[in-house]
Amino acid sequence: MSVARALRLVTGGPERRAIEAGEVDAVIDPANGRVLLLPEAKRALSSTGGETANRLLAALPRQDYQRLLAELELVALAYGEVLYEPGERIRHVYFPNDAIVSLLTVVQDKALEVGLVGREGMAGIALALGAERAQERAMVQGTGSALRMKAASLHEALEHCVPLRRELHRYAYTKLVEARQTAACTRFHGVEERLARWLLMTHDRARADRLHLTHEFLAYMLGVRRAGVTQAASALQRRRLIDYQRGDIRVLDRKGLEAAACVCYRIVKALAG
Amino acid sequence: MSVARALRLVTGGPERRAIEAGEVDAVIDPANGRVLLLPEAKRALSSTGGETANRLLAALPRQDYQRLLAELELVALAYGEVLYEPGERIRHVYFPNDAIVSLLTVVQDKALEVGLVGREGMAGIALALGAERAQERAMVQGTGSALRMKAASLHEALEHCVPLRRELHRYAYTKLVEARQTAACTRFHGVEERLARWLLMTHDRARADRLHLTHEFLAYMLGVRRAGVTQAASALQRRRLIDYQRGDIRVLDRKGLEAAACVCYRIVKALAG
DNA sequence: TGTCGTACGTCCAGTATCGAACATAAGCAC
DNA sequence: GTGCTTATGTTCGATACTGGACGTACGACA
Repeated sequence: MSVARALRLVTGGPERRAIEAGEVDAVIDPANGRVLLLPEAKRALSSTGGETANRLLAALPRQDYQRLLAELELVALAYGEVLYEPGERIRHVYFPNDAIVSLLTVVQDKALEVGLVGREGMAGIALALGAERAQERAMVQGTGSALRMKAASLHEALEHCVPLRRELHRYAYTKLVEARQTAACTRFHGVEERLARWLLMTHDRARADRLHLTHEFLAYMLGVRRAGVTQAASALQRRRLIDYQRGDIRVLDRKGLEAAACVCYRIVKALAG
Repeated sequence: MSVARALRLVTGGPERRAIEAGEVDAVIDPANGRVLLLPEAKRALSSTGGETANRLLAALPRQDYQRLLAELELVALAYGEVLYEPGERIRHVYFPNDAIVSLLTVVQDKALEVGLVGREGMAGIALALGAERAQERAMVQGTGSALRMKAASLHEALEHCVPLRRELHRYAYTKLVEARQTAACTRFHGVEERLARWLLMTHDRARADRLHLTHEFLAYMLGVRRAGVTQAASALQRRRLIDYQRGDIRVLDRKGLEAAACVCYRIVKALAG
């Protein structure tokens, strides 16, 4: 599958169209998942003392978080949106609330997902390690909101805020382990096991049991043919672990899915929580 | 191939036997590759103002390096030695001079190399990111010397020495990119291309064109069967890019090998140097 | 000098995935 | 509703690798 085709597909989602049609100022409230206008959402964020669903930010001492808040901007991320391309300078980092971002290593016209970022993390970790350009494509895989911060602000914050530094470095380590496990997983495990793992990882970061994902998109993430995903997905459906139709996948049986996934799911989960 | 077999094989090397037979105090002088007794080598290291072949250390301001030197211990690493196992607490970090260390993600009874550490880096990077246990097996792949430091000393140094912190975080990022590229490479590229890449990466970190590596060891690194490596290696030999016999591989044509390797070699090299 | 362990060469049938099609069906625009 | 686009189902032969096996030959050591 060509990248162009994959991009065209994923950028055609209804949310994207809605936002491009003029509701650009709408974001999703991290607290309850409801759509808000941006000014409303910002008020909500600062009035509550700045509660956020992002766990990296939530783990900071309140005082540190309050100081960061001035630099954080609430944004809506739409399915298919590309935050970084390989080689591009990173302008912002993103702390997802309920958005989900996939990190893809692109080789020739193929890609493989090598990292997943949800409310537990941050997209743009390269900045915290002293790099300034992205090496991977970062693509929004689940529509939702995120708090973003300019690169310069992050650098500033990293200098002064020790807890943030500690959190981000620890998080970078989990991304390293995730990438290494993914390498081995991709080598040794079959499409069906890998698909189950992937669905679980996404499910962990999603608000609901219903995921908006086509077989073609999944094939792009897993680095396999679309037909291969159809085979694996219909096997999981026959086992009543999932249910799907036209780009909507529902997780029916989490325990069963965990049993169907390879050990890699558990290993990464144990470290990264 | 079982891990036990692979370990038995690699730990049978002549260097290992020599060291276990009583020449334990011998290390290889980072400056010229000659064998020295430990006390000699230590004197050499401190008398020259502490020149070292390790590039991470060499990149530090002289004053910082001099301070670190007190905590650094020169050790010999022998082919097949295992520095860390998954789940183990990291006691020391290692800055190789001419030793080479492979990082392997172990899954069931298979393994895949997901990182390579030579004079450009450090084994035990997890410590610099706030973790205390290894997630991968670290196995010495090329006999040589390294400077090692206790975990506690590294933490101490990281607090006070900003250049060291910066270097190590930047290095951690290159390891992240390396792991992610390896994931994609392993997925999309054939054994022959991957073998060529692997030989180049090792060659970059070795002192000589002659590498001590059996097909079985390579198979373990690449996560494929030994027979698969034999096929790929003999293809490269037919093309006069390498030459080998009984565990000794010689690089004959570096340019040719680069052409035979996949783009992944160039990509990682461009970032990590 | 002969023996034995190790390294490499090669073959087999079996499996997973590939690339490329073509077919069916669901939803959206008009 | 009609027609178009998109999503999924399914097939084909081709390829790359698997697990397992057996043979050959080098070289260290008794």
